[in-house]
Parts: sequence; structure tokens; C-alpha cells
Amino acid sequence: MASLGELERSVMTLLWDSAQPLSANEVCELLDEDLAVTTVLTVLARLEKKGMVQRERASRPHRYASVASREEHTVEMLNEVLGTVPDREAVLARFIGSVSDSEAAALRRILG
Amino acid sequence: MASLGELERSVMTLLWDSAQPLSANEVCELLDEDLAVTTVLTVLARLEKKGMVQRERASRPHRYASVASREEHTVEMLNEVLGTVPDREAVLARFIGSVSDSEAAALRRILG
DNA sequence: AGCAACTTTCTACACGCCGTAGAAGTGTGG
DNA sequence: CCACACTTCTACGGCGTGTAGAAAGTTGCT
Repeated sequence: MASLGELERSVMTLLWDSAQPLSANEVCELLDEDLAVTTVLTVLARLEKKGMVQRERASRPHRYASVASREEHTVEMLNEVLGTVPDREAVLARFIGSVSDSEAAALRRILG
Repeated sequence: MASLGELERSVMTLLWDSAQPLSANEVCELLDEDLAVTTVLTVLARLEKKGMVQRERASRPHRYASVASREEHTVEMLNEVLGTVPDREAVLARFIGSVSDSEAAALRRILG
């Protein structure tokens, strides 16, 4: 269970794209919506509880960073989806049948 | 958006595994929990609204069948997950790096 | 030390989804 | 036409999420 709401995802996207951990205020400014900083703090706390961000409590203001990279997290999601079926390979076969030629080529390359 | 709750998933599983369309009563009996038929009907109606089941309104009782196979649906889910990220291939690369040897072999076979 | 400004925590509310099902409505075989 | 089976309508409670004010905590300055 690591699915994200819309705002949660926006926040994660910022953290994923940032080289540095960010403060709640920085996140708040980078999000271009007009949100109270407490809203952002709530979301960050929830993401922390979900294990998706870690917070440096030492520094003031606290700084937040993603625990896993976007790719790692997305792979987890893929595996979660694949975990709902009895036959992963059947699904993967069909998935591969549905991707573009160039992506199929990329997959072949990756698989060596 | 075609994510499923727990009961919804149980119902879909029955429909996916059934060769024939099923009535609400049949679903209710096959689910081994002790649910009211109206509960099952509600869930089936919601699944219909989500576009996941189709209902034969002609026959009485109505019979319900899945619209897409389990594999088709799951592939849709995979694509939904992959749609949340700007670089599908980066995720797929990492995914492939995470699968077992035998599954990697299967993927190679599928890719031809 | 004491205040001002900033930051964090606590609490809360609304909304939508889901599990759950009773009450009321509708159709059908005898 | 009536009992029975089936369906629709309505509803409620819980949970996740977006949203944020009020209150509490911290820090730096004078």
C-alpha cells in the first residue's frame, strides 16, 4: 500500500526531482498552487508515515527527502499490481505484446 | 482509475475465473463470506459503473461478466502506473533488473 | 530574560470511495 | 392476482486525502 493522492504525488515529484532535501516552505513555493504551509506539512507527515519520505529532524526547518527513487517506487507499484494476479508471466506476456516496437527493442537490449 | 476494493476484487476474481456470466446470487454463494445479496448487487452495480463488468439485463436474474480479462485489466493497471512517470524505459529497466532469472528468461522468450 | 518571527504539531472538517445492508419497488410463474 | 425472487434506492460508518486554523514549540535578537 503505497498509492498516492494527487497532492501527495505532486510533493513526491518535487522531492524526486530535487537533488537536495527540501523544507516544507520550499515545497510549498515550488508547488505553484496556493496552499497553506500547514497543508504541505500535513502531507509531508503522511508521506513520512507511509515510509516514502525521510525527514531530517535535526535541522531547523526540517528537511524532507524521498526514501526511494521514483524508479524504485514505481517498480514497487508494478510488483504490487503484478502481485494481484496468479500468473505474472501471463500478464507480462500480454504487456509486452502491447508495447511499441521501439520499447520492445529497448527491452531486448536491457535483457541482454 | 480502475483500482479495486477488496470485495470488488473478490467479485472480479470470480467473474474472471468463470466461463459463464454469473448472477448476483451465484456470486454471493461463491464468495464464501456471509454477505447479503444486496451487498453483492451493490458491488456489481459499482463495477458496472466503473466499466469493469457488463450485465445482461435481458435475462432474469441479470447475469454479470467481466468486460476485460484479468490479464487485460492488469496490463491496463501496469500502464496506469507507468503513466505516472516521465521515463517509462528507466522504470522498465529497473523492473527487469529486479525479476528472477527464470522470469527474465521467459521475457526473452516472449520478446522473440 | 523576554519578545517576535518562524516552524511544527494537533485537531478538525468535507468529500469521495468502499463495505455493508434494509426498505421499497418491480416483474414472473403458478 | 399473488407469493416469491430479483432489483433499485437509500443510507450509514470507516478510511484516505485535501485542506487549514489554533496552539505549541524553537530560535535569534536586544
